[in-house]
Amino acid sequence: METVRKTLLPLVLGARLGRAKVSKLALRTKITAKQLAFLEGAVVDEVGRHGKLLWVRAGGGGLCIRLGMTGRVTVEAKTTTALKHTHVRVPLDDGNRELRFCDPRRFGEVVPFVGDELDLERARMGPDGITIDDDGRARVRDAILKTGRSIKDALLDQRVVAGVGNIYAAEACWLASLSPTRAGSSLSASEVDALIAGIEQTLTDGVRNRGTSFSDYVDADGKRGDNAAYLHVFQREAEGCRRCGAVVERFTQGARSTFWCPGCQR
DNA sequence: CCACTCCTGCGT
DNA sequence: ACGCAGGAGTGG
Repeated sequence: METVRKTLLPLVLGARLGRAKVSKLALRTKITAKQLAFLEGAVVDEVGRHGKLLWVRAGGGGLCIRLGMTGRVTVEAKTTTALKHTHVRVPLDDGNRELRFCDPRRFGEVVPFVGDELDLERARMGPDGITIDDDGRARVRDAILKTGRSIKDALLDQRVVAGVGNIYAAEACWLASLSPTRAGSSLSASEVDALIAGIEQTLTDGVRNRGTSFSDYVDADGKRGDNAAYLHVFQREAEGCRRCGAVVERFTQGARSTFWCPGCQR
């Protein structure tokens, strides 16, 4: 999402928004074009992100965007054919370009916000994993140490730390040499510090490689990320661990796939 | 903690 | 035909 934010920023900052069009098919949160009418004529003054939440601010409010599993936010010439499943389109400037939100599975959302609604949304999330500071690290450390849940489940909880999904949760555990099934409360001080360092490392690596594309993910220019090639365990079942050579395994945890190396993750 | 929901698409 | 998919929530 940070790569989407970075690429979207120069494309929309200072642009004047037009009248949005919204498809009839409901996204995670149902919206209408009427609810986006207040954006018409407003100029974009911020493109921000906290965890996996992206926002485009304009006219004293803006749009909150979540990609879900298959969402993509792009800026394209209005003359180019929109992909199937493009659910929201917002004209930019004189209407030659538009901001598009495409999402086949519709687990993502585009939601308008006004006033302090964005702040309330952000307050429900833990510290952002990339921009985290010492205070944030202390909060994440406390949250992990006091939970009986597995560390993988804790990392997926956006109230603990914002921005870690299924890929980066597995990667953070690997970087910390910790089994994803370990209870948060079982970690030593040095282990929890290693886990937090792992979170920061894996997210930073992901941004450096412009995101992890398996199928749908692209940035605002429509370009795929290169990070999939640099992952240590995710989607590497039956392959050799890049650290110890043992065979990477996959199992189901909290209804989702977890990849890990039983050779070096304890 | 688990099962299951919302959806479409792709690979086997 | 079936299993699985980068998210997030609900209800038990």
